Amino acid sequence: MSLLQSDLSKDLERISTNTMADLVEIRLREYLKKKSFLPGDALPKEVELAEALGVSRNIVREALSRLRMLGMIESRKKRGMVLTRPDILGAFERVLDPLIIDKSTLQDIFELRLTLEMGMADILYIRKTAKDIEELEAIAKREVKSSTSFRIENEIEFHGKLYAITGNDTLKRFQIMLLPIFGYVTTLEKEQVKGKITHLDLVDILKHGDKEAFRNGMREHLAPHFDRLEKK
Amino acid sequence: MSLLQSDLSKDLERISTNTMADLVEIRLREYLKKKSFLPGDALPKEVELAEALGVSRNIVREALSRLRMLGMIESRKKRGMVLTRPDILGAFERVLDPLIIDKSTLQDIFELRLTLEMGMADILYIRKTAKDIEELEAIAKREVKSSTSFRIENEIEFHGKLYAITGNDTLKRFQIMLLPIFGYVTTLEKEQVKGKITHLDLVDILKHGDKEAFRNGMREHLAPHFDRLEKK
DNA sequence: TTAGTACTTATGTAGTACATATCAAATGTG
DNA sequence: CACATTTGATATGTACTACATAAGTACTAA
Repeated sequence: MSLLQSDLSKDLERISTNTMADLVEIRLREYLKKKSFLPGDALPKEVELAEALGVSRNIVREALSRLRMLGMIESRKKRGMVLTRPDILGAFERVLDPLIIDKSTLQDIFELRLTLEMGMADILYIRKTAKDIEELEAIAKREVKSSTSFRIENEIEFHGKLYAITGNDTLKRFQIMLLPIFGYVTTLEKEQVKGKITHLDLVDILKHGDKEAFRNGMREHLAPHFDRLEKK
Repeated sequence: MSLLQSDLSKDLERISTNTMADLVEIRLREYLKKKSFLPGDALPKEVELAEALGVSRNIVREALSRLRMLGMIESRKKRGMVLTRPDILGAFERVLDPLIIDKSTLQDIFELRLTLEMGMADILYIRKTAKDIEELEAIAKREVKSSTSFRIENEIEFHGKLYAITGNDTLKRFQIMLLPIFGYVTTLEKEQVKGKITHLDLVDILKHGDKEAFRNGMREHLAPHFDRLEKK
């Protein structure tokens, strides 16, 4: 119900609240796209943009400030503004805060994580190297010895290493981004949930088993989480 | 070399280029977090914020403009600004443009998609309903009849429906967001690549097969893409 | 040629003024 | 007394001006 209401209000805003800064932001995006600027290219000056668009410099600055935040442009004192390679996840990270995100989204994101880890087997097997496995094993072994108070850190370290092995930067950063949420969900659990398959088992599968075996192993490892999903 | 240089300059900026708007943005974030505002709560007025922070209203507005773009706050003429449920993916969408994203990130995101679709089997089997399968089958059948020129649309429709079945809004919106890239990568392909498993086959598995069968089926369906990965 | 200085310029910040939409109270009418 | 209308107050949206600051650029002197 609240979902419907929020959707409605969102739709209503779409038409009404078109602030100038929004429009200018869009126009600037189109401009950058059309002109197919290359990273490092200089943009027109703020005053020129303001004149061309017929708005005050303030407005232009608001729009530029947004693009700057997203990492799409950088600006230096005299040199003007230059287009940079946009930082895709940079913006994403900023909104992602367990304290601000509502509970259902939190749940969504947790499921996203499960999906990613279930699906990474193939790429993992394409990219993994002997050195990777070695490092992963070291992490898993360290974990057995250390006390239980560090289990979240270990958990993060192990799964983080898996993301790293994929060699996919975006994926890896995605995981880093999800860390706070990862921790948050873990603390929600009354007691430590453990699958039958441990981290060491997973390492062993990576060493001697095939993709299918790894997928099944990961499924078992994450089983407690999936069980919780099914109960809902 | 140029990479090193850009890294260096980035590090150097980290300390130097702390514009006031950046600082205010951070401060506002902390403020919102600390006060643990609930969605719908009203924020202090712009002038008050400006006075409290000791900066001009312009700066405050720049920072607020960013948060507004990210969907963290909404502001109406007289009522003031209110904290809203942040639109996690809204910001993300804005940076995500195939024309601006560099090629390696594009590749990363494509792999992200493969990972997601390989990993969604479990959640799919938890959430799927008879109605879902029915609709999915309708899509797959329609596709067989229609001409090949619509294959991208069909592809998107079918896989989109899969995301929808997961019941995970974030996941679904994620897919919508990836659509342009989806299309972009597809057009890169010289000729239509087809796995041995068709969409109809997948529907059949969803009807009568188990999770493992579906995972394997999806793997086969996406096989041409994975093959391309292995060749790299 | 090179080092150093002064000038120019574009962004960063501050402050003022007014437009506009909206809430709220006051007023008028049945 | 209740309800509709008007009026005023207020917070955001936009514009404009002014100056600070950093960073190129050109010019001068050793």
